Amino acid sequence: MVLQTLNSLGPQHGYAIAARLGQVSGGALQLNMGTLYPALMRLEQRGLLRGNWAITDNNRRARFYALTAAGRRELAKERQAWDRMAAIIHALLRGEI
Amino acid sequence: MVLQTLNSLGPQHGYAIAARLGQVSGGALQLNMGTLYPALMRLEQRGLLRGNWAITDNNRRARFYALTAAGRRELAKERQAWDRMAAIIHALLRGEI
DNA sequence: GGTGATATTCCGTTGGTGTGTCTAATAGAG
DNA sequence: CTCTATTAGACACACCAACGGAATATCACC
Repeated sequence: MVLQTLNSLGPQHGYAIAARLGQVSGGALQLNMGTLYPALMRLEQRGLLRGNWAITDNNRRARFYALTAAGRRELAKERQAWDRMAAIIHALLRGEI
Repeated sequence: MVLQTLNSLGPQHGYAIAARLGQVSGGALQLNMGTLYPALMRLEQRGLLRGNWAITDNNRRARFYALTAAGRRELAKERQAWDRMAAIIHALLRGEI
């Protein structure tokens, strides 16, 4: 979800990612800080994001994360994996399998 | 997934639940034993399942778990929750929101 | 100087992973 | 017929990953 948000919006800082995800999901995807920031660090560690300090439009320092090429590839893979798994679970819950 | 399996098939023992889930998902849902058995105990603890020792058709002792009424209600709730969440994530990954 | 935006860190809890072990039943070798 | 190997089935345990919640730090702005 983080990768997808950055893919849609371009580079964003953590606070904005959380706000965006909460907003577009009507509150269903509320990342709390203790979940989001370690996740961002793991993603950067894996080379899927790159973070840079910069100044926001309201003139505050914030760490902006951008997708790397590997991050875009990973996002595509995750999308596929999600689609496969969601289809299976959906069918299972419908009793179709 | 465990609740749904018991709902479809009636009372089953853990080994059969795992085999069934692995089979209907083409291997995508492989519960390993250290995941499944604690999960069954938690579900029983919460009153969603009831377990009884019985003899299988190949004459071995096994613990058969059956859905309780509360288990059926929980399954319905989980199905709804899944549908809502899956729709949101699907739309998110498509960039539709 | 208080408030809000943004980041970081800590710690407790939950739950999965992997592996090992126990028991009973059956199949197969001799 | 007896001994052994294998399988089905359940469970225990130690380790690890990730989440939740909250505290804290910094800085800009009104």
